[in-house]
Amino acid sequence: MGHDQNPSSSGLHLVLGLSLTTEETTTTPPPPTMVDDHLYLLKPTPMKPYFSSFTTETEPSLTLGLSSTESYLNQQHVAKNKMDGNHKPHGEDPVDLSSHEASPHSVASSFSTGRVVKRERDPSCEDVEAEATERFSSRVSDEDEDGTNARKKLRLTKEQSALLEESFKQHNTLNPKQKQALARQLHLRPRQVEVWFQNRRARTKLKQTEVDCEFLKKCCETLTDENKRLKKELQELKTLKLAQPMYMPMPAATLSMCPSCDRIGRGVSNGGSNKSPFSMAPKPHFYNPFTNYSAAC
DNA sequence: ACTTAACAGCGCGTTACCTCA
DNA sequence: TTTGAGGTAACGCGCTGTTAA
Repeated sequence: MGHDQNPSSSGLHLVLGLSLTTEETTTTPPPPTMVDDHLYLLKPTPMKPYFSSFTTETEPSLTLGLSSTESYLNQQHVAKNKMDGNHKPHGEDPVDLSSHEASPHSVASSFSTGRVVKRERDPSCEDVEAEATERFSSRVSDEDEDGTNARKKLRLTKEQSALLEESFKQHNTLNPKQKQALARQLHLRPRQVEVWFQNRRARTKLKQTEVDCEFLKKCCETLTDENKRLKKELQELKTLKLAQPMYMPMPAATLSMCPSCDRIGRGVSNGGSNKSPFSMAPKPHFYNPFTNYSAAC
């Protein structure tokens, strides 16, 4: 599973089946409690709303506050509404990430944890917008205004999960542009997209590890059985040798040992031209448990 | 050319929240 | 209604590669 980093696949071909109508924005936002099975309890934070414009939809102005948690949850709230069809066009979104770009450092400075303060890299970079948003959203812990950590858990909607999965199939890592685009499309923070991909890669690896483990177990069982069989065969040979002292000894390595066809000492002698109870392999034929059975079988 | 600090991105282990049986 | 297990979003840390001073 190599990383698909070729330029031809750098663009996302993802479509969300959502209607972006402004009239739907008049839907009254649910109270900050359990909205449905995708949004969870919002810790009551009556003070310092992060974006005052959240409740005044016609006022796109921003008011910076300290409650990152509420900001985050408001984003989820809006995201949820959007995924359900209750959303505005991009520019009118009161918590649209682009709205933060005017002063990302101001926003970032309101967080007390995380590696927030980042050095400006390349101002001429074409992806300054993404960089700014990324700085805002990356490595930021959710904290209440009182400084206590209040981790809230987002539940991605089916649409969001499907889109992320689809994107993951195309490339299991994202460059900043792809991350930004996906985040916009999903109405998530780039950090959330990044985390999702990290966890997804981890799950993929874990799953593969489990598969490998099962495979190795089977190999171990096969080898154990083979070992038993060979020991038994060796015992039989020794017995045979004792019974027939004049029997010509034969190097064990010259015996074919493929367990898939179980032809050792059999089959060939039945109707075959070889009168010996054992066949003489032209060259040693060892069974490799990590590959398929030999084509010779 | 070399060093070093700052940073981004990732993997990994873990925590915490949430759902469901 | 409670509870424990499982799933997973999010976090923290360390490592590595890149970039600029």
